[in-house]
Amino acid sequence: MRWVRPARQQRSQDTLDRLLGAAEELLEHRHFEQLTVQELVRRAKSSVGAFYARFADKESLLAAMYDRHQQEALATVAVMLDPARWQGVSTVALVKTLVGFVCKLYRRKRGLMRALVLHGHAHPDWRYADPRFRDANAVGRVGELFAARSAEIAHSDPRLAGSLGFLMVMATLREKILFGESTASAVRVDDRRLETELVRAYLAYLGVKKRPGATL
Amino acid sequence: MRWVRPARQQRSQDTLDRLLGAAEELLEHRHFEQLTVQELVRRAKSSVGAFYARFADKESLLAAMYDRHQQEALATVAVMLDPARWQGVSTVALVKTLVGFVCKLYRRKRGLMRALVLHGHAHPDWRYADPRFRDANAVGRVGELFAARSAEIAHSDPRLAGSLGFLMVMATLREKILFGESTASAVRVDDRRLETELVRAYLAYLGVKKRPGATL
DNA sequence: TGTACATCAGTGAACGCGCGTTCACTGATGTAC
DNA sequence: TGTACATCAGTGAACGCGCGTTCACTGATGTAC
Repeated sequence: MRWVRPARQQRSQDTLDRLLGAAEELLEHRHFEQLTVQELVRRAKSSVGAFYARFADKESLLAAMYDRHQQEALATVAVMLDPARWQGVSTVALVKTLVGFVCKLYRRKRGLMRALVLHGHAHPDWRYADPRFRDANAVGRVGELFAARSAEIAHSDPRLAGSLGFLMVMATLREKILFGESTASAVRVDDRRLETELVRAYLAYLGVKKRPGATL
Repeated sequence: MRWVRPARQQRSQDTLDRLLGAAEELLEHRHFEQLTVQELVRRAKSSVGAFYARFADKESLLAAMYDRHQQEALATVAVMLDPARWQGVSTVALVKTLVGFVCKLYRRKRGLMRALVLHGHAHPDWRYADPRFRDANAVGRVGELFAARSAEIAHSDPRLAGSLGFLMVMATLREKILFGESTASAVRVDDRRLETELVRAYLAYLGVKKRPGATL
């Protein structure tokens, strides 16, 4: 991690972990700018000085959290979007898996994701957690997966439709899952139904022929 | 407007207009919290005192901008979503109009919309510009429009699909138009194409039979 | 038509609060001999 | 195995900056007679 001065003793590594953990907990209920360093260190049972011994400034905390999340995310995405993995798998199953993946990610890491999206929107020039880095590859590579399946897809530009469809899915899940309290509360659907409907919409947009008997 | 002390003289009405105008201009390039009162009054060729003679606090400014926008928006939406208006109009045309409407709104009022969405997401408890007020009715009423067209729609729950589809369209347009610099820049489509694709996706999700020769 | 007074409107320096950041200090851990 | 010293880690009061808000004052507009 570039954003934290590395710990030399186990003791300070623990402190660092507690700080990152406390931050993640706090982001569940407030966004990054609402979080004060005082509050953070109190919750982490640490101190202001200990915080600044690790982090250059408050922003670095978010960058570090992003990095930590990014490491596992990158690995997952690499496996997930590897074309080889999807050889011989039905497009319906592919779509179900993709939608399910984003759904689960957003639900599991709700606070962090919300903070990153919000901070990215509020500061488009933020280099570190710039969603471009997060989304760009994923969205592009999803397009590739569909480009290789033009035979099954009615849309004339499967790559575009694959990418844009994925973006639509992500955008909707952000509204509903990440910011559901504030926006979009008008459409009442539970999470399972939402997932089903998004799969349906994605498939319909791509123009995938629904073969009867196609299961996950 | 509940948020501003009414002007008694034309002079102060002008000042108020300049303040609101300057605010809208500034929101084109920064979000609400980045905007300082000093900067605002400088641009509006007014003064801090004049600002506080009208507004109770800084927040009231956003509420007032919201109200001002809301007044014309409500009127438009009332006309737009009146079921009577859509009697005998094809579902394809309805979808095209809806998508086009949101597209145009977001492009024309980009800064204000971005500020409202962002502020709403950052402060879910904000009562005045709570997107619930903005979206709820619209999204619900869009659902009604499609509920009345079940004959043309393959989806088993046209009301839900109509609402959710509309939400998907809005969510995607927010990502691309309002926050395009920061997110979603991976999918390169120009605005016209984006609109076409969204119409296509919306129709496909609803399951509208594409009758050849159906024009706007 | 003019004069006196009240209210409205505008000005900008100064205030004060919140919060990120610093820093002088104490204690813990590692290392050299 | 013990002692001296260096570095790491932690503490929290104090600092300082940015920015929203106040307020004492000046000027403009309206009203009464």
